[in-house]
Formats: sequence, structure tokens, C-alpha cells
Amino acid sequence: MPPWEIDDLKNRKVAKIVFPTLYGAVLDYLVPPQMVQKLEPGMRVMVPLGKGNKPTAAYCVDIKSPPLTVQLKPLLSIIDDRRLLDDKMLELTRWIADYYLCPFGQVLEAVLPAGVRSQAGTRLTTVLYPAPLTPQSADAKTILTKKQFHVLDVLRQSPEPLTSGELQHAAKCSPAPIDGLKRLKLVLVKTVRRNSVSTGELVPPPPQLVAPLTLNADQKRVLTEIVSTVQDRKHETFLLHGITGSGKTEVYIQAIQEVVRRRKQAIVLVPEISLTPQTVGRFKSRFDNVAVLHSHLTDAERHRQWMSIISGEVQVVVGARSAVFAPLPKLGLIVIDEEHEHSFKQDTAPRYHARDVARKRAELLSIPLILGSATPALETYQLTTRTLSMPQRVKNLRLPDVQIVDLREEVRQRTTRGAIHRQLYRAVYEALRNKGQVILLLNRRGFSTHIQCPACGEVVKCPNCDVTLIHHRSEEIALCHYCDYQIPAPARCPKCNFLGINYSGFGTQKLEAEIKSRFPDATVLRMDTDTMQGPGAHERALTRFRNGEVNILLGTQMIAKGLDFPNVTLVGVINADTALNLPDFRAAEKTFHLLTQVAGRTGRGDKGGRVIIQTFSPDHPAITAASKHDYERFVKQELPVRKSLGYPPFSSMIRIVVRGEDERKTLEFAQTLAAEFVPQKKELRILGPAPAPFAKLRNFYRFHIHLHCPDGEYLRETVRDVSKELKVPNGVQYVIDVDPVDML
DNA sequence: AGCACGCCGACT
DNA sequence: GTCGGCGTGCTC
Repeated sequence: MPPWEIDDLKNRKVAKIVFPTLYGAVLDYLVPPQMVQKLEPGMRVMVPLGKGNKPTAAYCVDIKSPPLTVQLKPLLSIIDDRRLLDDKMLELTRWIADYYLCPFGQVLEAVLPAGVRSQAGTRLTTVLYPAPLTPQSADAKTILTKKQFHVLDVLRQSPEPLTSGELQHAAKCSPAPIDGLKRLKLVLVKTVRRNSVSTGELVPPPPQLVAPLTLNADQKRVLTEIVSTVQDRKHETFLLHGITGSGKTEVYIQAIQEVVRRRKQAIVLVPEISLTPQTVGRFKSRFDNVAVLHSHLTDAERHRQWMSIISGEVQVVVGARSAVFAPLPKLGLIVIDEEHEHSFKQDTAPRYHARDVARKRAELLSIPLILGSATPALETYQLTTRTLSMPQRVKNLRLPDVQIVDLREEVRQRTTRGAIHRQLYRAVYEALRNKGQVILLLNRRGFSTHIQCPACGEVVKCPNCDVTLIHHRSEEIALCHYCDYQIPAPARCPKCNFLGINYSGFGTQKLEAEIKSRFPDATVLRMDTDTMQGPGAHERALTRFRNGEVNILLGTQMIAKGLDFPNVTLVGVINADTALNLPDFRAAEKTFHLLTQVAGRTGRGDKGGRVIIQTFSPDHPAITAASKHDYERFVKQELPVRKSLGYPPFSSMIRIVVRGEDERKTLEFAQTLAAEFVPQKKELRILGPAPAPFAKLRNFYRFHIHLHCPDGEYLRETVRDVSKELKVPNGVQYVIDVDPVDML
């Protein structure tokens, strides 16, 4: 090979390319010389793929010098004119793919919103611009007609290239003179990407900023600790353990203000349900430029927000789970509010937990992370070294008194046939008489939750999902809450045709009916997935409640979180046991969280507040601890249980769900898969395969395998190795869930 | 994940 | 003889 060719090869670059689909592979492509200058990692490119060299969009994740020998295909073109992911984000996505055992490309697709990938709200347009002055063009100019001269002048005056239409409008001419100028090469064309909807320089009016609130002693102490870490420019994960109503949000805001003063930026993650105008408004009233990322944005809006964020205009991003990927160029702090919420775990691949991704991102950037909660997840409690406590409510408000009602006793004495027993009834009555508002929690929607034939015992179930159908009285249907299968509510037993089929069990619809009949003068509002359809429904309902138009608010767990209404003097839990008896090792923790959170909705005004919990398990540690607002006590009871059973936070866990329409084939594969892990040693424990708690869902049979190991890296490595070699039979799929939060 | 290649049944 | 069934294996 002649030396100049070797030299030529040496100067070539190889792009490492990752595909959106394509099993985890990273492929090498040659960067053509004219693209070497422009291409950077974190841009997307078009590359030829496969024998047909089909042009395919993919991600450039790295650029290297090539080995001299290998034959590589050259890439075709560059899609993006700026980097979508910087080095740290690429490192973060690589970590996610590695940790959550999913293909790199899939992570990249999840990190970049669809609207950004499609460049929604922009379109390719052909624009005209004047040719630079040359001797030839000066010559050509002498033969121009008057009209052509005018048109060229107009285009020269324009600061931006114009489309043909725009130029015709500006120069008041037909296309003819423009065509003439194009022929003379005095006007040139190019294709650019433009906003398809002119945003009309949408500069919002600067917000009326509100002054900081005065902090109490606890808040000041906590803020000082956080601020000192911000100054140190190093990573630290803080657990901000503040009881409900202790003023965590104000601490976040003032910590972020410190960050903004240092010309850095912040992300605040909240559960989607908290992304109400109320919460968002608090941030917007304190910072000049807040971007809100919620699930109701259109692709074009999200794209515009994202561009605004990556350009550095935005100080604070407030958003749900995926906002952890917001591309702030000078990120200085991440806050996760209500960090124990399960909605921070994504339930489709990549199954990442925003809390753990945030921790990694904060580590990579050497910035602090604040995890805030009144009821921290046990993982967080156990694994966080810097805990900041705020054990007092603001304005010295007291936590409400909690009374436990033993339902076994009530049922034995047959005091009522309804859902509201004596003590709760009396408490509601008194609260209403004293002009207070009431919140009632019942974690089941629908009317009756159980339809059973007393003659033959048949229970009406979903044929696709093997769960009981729920009676919805408004539409007189029996509905599956998992796949939406529905039938008209049966009057006869579908099996034996007996006419007196029984409807039993309480859902929110039935509770609403009971309240209306027993408190006919009160205004009742029901909040559950059925009544809260459509954007803004949630907020409208809460506004009515806040304005006092509603006396009693009842609903599922969506009413338990974050609401701050001073006039709520009573919270009633209709049945605390619904979550307690689920086959999930976190059942007790979930129950404790729910009860503590809902109890915190009262006692936020000067009227005080009380809580009544109806339960069949009045002695259960989760319930007694919640009734005393005693987090430490719950933790001390629960951690030893987790330890003895080898559950998180004392071990890492991976759940594998195998599903398929053929029950035998599915089980066989699950058994084969589980057997692959048996020869593994160390402290790796294998449970299953066993039928998943929802053994059949949407016509798929489901089996799960649980793997536990104190050494999480070893566990992931093992599963990675096994799944690499695995061949999966047709009609069977499996899902790997690292650090699962949902065990159903 | 797609998409090609490949090797065996029912059709013009 | 051909169209097409979906099993298996590759994609720089």
C-alpha cells in the first residue's frame, strides 16, 4: 500500500453507531471526510444497514480512529445539527442500559422525547438567499430588469433567507423575476428546517416574583447543610425526611435559588399527579424561567421546551419521571419530591427508577441530590448517609389524632350494613356540623367489587385476565380493571342461571351512594380514574373542594397525596387492609405510606384535625405505626423482616416475568429459564417460576421468577449472561425487571 | 427488532 | 415447475 493511502486511512474516523431497535449491538461506520468536522457523539445519523443497505436512522455514540484493515461502510448523512446528548448524558444512558439490562438504543429512545426525534413542529423548507458578490455576479447584474433588481434588493435587505412565497409577498411580485434571478445564479436556494407554526416570539411576561417565606429553625438548619454542599461542588445524596406539612417545598425552592444565584440550574421531579397548577405555580412565582414537563404536552410543545432547556434559557425544570433526562447544560441540583412514590419507576422498558437515575446523574456531575419524603422508601432510608430531619409542622401545627376502628367488632355487632361504621359516621356528622371538610379514602373503584352466585358459588371473572369483574352501576356493566373487558351487569348466574346473583364488596361508587343517602345535605365529590377523565378534570375538582363548594371528597389513593387544604378536619380510611393483603413483600410499607400520607391531609389549619382508620387488622405494625405517625417505629419493625427474608434493601432483586398465550409452553420456558440459574453459586437465590399474582392478563398466562442476591452487580451479570445465550420459543416473551417495585 | 435466506407443501 | 409458509441467523 502506498504511503499516502496509509496516511489517508490514518486520518479517517470511525463512528460507533447504536440502533433504536437492534439487539444492543454497537456497529462501526466510516465517517466520510466531509463529515469529520461536523459529526459529534450524541448526534443522529443515517447509515446503510444490512445486505440491502437500507438507510436507517441511528445514534452516533462515539468517534474513534479506525483499525487499518477492516472494511467499513461509510455513513450517509448527519440528521441533527447539534448534539442531542452531551458526554455526561451518553455516560448516563450507557449506565442505564447496563444496570437495567436493556439495549442501549432503547435507552436513547426513552431519553429523547419522540417530539425531539421527529423534530415536531418544524418542517423542511426551501429558502432563497442572495449569492455573494463576485465579478461575474456584478456582470450579470447589469442585465437585470427593473423588477428583478428590486426583488434582489429586497432579498439583500432581509436578515433571514426567505421562502419564495415570502419574497413574492415582500417584493410584491410574481414567481417570474425570482426564477430569472435563480437562472442567473444571483439568487441561490437551500433547504433548512424551520418552525412550521410561527411562535410569534412568544416571550411570556416576566412573572411577578414572590418573596421567600420565612423559614423556621428546622428549615434553616436543613437549608444550610444543603447550601454548603452546593458550594463544595461535590456529589451528596440528602434524604430530606420531613413530616407532612413540615414545609419541604420551601426548602427546595430556597436551595434552588442558591443554585440559580451561582448561574446553575435545577431539576425538580414530582409524581405526575402532583403536577397541578398549584404546585407548578409555586415554582413559577419564584423563578424567572421555569419549564414544566408534563404528559399532556404535544410533541411540538415538548420539542420547543426541550430546545429551550438545552439552549440554557431555563433555570428550573419541574416534571414527572422522564424530566430526570432534561438536558440542562449547567445542572447544579436535582430534587425528587415524594421520592417513595412508585410512579418514579418506569413500567415499560427501559424499566428505570428516576430516583436511581438521578443519583447516578448527580454523581457524574458532582452535584447534590435531595430526596424528600414524609415516608422515605426503606431503600432510601437504609442507603442514604446524609439524613436531614424536619420533625415539626410549620406554624407549630399538630399532627392529627388517629383513631383505629376494629371492623371485626363492628361486623360482629352488625352496627351497619354499609361501609361507614358508627365512629366514622359520628365524626363525619360532627365535622360537617362544625363546617369542616371531610376526605374519605377507599382504594377500590366501581360499585361492587365481587359478583358471586349464592347457589353454585360461581364468581364472575374476566375471561382474559382471571380477575373478578367490578360492577359499575352508572353504566350497569361488569368491568375488568386490567383489560377493560366488559359485559352487561348480569342478573342471573352465567353458569347455573340462578336469578339471585349477589353483588358485594365496596367500591367508590357504592360509597358515594351511601354517603348521599346518609348525609343528604352534604355535597359529595368522587375522585377516581372514572370521574377524573380528561386534562384538567383533576384540577377542576380540587378547585371546587378548595373553594368549599364540596363538603365531602371521596376517592381512591389519588386523593391521598400532596393536597393542602386547611379546612379539612377529618380524614376517614374506609378499609386500611386493601393494600395490606396483596402478595407483595412491600404490602406493609405501601399501607404505611398510604395511611401516613392521607392522615397528613388534615390538621393543616387552626381547626385541627382527626383521622379515623377502619381496619380488620388493628394490631398490624404498619397500621399502629401509621396511627402514631411513627416512621422510625415502622422501620424498626419492618427492616428485620426484610433482612431475614433476604429482600431489599438488604439484597438486590430482579424479577423475570414470562408470558405467552400457550400456558404449557410458557411454563416450560419459565422452568428452563429458572434452571439456567441453578448452577450459579454465591448467595444467589432463585424463587419460582410461580404463577404471577395476576396469573392471566389480557389472555397471556404469566409466570414469574425472582432472583435475590446481596451482590447486585453479580446478580445483574448473571442475568445478563443467561439472557444472552437464551433462545426464546415462538409465542413466548419475557421481561427482566431490575429492582422491581410492582410484584403483580 | 427487522429482514433476508432457506428448505418443504398446494397451486397454475 | 412456482408461490409462500415461517425457522434461523445476521446486521459494521
